[in-house]
Amino acid sequence: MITKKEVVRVLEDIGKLLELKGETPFKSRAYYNAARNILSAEQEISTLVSKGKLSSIKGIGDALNQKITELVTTGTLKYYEKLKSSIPQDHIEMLRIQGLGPKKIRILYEKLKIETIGELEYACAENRLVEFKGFGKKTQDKILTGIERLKRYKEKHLYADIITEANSILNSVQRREDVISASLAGSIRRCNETIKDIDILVSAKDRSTLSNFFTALPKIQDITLKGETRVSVLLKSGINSDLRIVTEEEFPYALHHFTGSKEHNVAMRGRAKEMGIKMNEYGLYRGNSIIHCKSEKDIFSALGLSFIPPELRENMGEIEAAERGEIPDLIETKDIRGLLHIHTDASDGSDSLKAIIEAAKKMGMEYIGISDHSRSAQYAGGLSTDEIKRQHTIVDEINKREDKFHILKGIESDILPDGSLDYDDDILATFDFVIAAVHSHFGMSENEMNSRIMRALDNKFTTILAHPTGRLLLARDPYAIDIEKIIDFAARRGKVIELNANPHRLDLDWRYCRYAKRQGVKIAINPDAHSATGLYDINFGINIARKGWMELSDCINCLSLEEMKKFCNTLAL
DNA sequence: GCCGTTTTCGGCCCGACTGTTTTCAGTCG
Repeated sequence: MITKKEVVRVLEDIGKLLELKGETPFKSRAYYNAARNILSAEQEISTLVSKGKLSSIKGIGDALNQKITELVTTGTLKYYEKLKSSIPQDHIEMLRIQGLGPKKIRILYEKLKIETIGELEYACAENRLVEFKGFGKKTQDKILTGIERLKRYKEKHLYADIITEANSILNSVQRREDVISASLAGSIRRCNETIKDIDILVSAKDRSTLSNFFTALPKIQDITLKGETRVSVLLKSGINSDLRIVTEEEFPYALHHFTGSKEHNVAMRGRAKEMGIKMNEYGLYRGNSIIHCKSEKDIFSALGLSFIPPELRENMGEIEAAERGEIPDLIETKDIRGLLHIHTDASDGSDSLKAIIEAAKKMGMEYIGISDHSRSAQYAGGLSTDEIKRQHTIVDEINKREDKFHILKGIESDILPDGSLDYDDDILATFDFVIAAVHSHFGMSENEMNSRIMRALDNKFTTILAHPTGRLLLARDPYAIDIEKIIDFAARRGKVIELNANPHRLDLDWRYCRYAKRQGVKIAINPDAHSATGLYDINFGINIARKGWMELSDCINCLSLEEMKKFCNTLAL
């Protein structure tokens, strides 16, 4: 059966193909909109089709209804196949070259029959592009640079890999006397898991001095673009960074605008327009008069909305929620009372239990749950049953001594290929909690993987399902799995799903957190720490949980020690 | 291709920057 995700991918592909074909941009946008709305829809796509409810989703009219129905019922879409065969495969990839868009790609195809990026690179080297209208030497050079860059920096960057550099640039800008306000903007302010570039917004008395200062920063390798209000650079670390300079009066409007997302902005503008208000990065206007706003809060308020935290600005229902005054009270660092999923040097962690305890206390935690690897994970020094017993003796001794701090006994147990856990019941029964995790045999079919994981969730000793899709951001795709089915099953068994806070994982994906919430599944934001400093990864997890609309009551880490003990006990009965 | 208490046709967010032009198209965010 075709999944929601596959439908979304086909619609997005069609959007791109239509741009390349030279269709009106509004048509491709219709496909993109439909794709996004389907992604955030509550119901499964096949249900919508079978019940004839597709058109109840915003942005799906007659034509899309018909196409999606064909795709879901037959597994293919003739229109899509025909469209694909009429355009060279590589053209979609070519859209990712900076400075090259659908129009130019099309001209190059018509004039030079350029189908692949390789051919494009060759044609540039042969100086073949300069002769066409709208092209010139600089365009050709820019495309060549763009190809180079695509090869080198094809990937996005992990949030964790660039947040430090972003803050350091922000700080150096903020330290200047002529700077009034400054903030990160864009996807980094929205706390996305991967980031393309660092957006910084500044209000300053003198624009040109500031842009000169920015382009002279030692971190900078190339200046891509330099104008009155915008400077774009390539940092030595390979990351692009954009600086926008506005006046102090414009700052709140610009902050909202450049924080995005683009989809959120489009929807906000549409809303403003309906209210007879024009909205751009410089202000809100009714006729010729500006509506004065001192903060983003004022802007939302002027449009009849409560404040929407940046993390939620993805046009996935936040505007409607703000209109109803139903923006959730998002989880914060201070709500976290304990950390689970921690490795010590008993398996593959680098720090001792003692060091972990000290670090956790410093963070103000009431308890931790240690969970070293289980015996099948030999590469990670998985614990034998004897080693488990020894660890438990040590933990008991520490717990006896500790007054205001407690260690829960846990294990990260491998889920074996047949779905069983890694120890016999008599051993499993000695833990306070069990985190079940897939670490091998990733290549199973979706059905096999679903059954394997469901069987693990069916085990009465399982408390939490670890990193449910197994993805490594920018490195490894998720294994084949129907995550909604797994969430449904976890809901029936009362099991917890992990939001692994390691910046390479951030799995459960925030896009599914709300689905889990709707089904009543609790989330554990787990650092999956392999060292004392790794405990701080919890903050990346909190960002993502906020992006997933999670509140204090949705996360078991917000339970007090007594509540947590009770929770674990009830679950294992 | 979607949408509609001013609309079933004519809108669809809007502006900066660049490189190519000599008033503008393409790209980007």
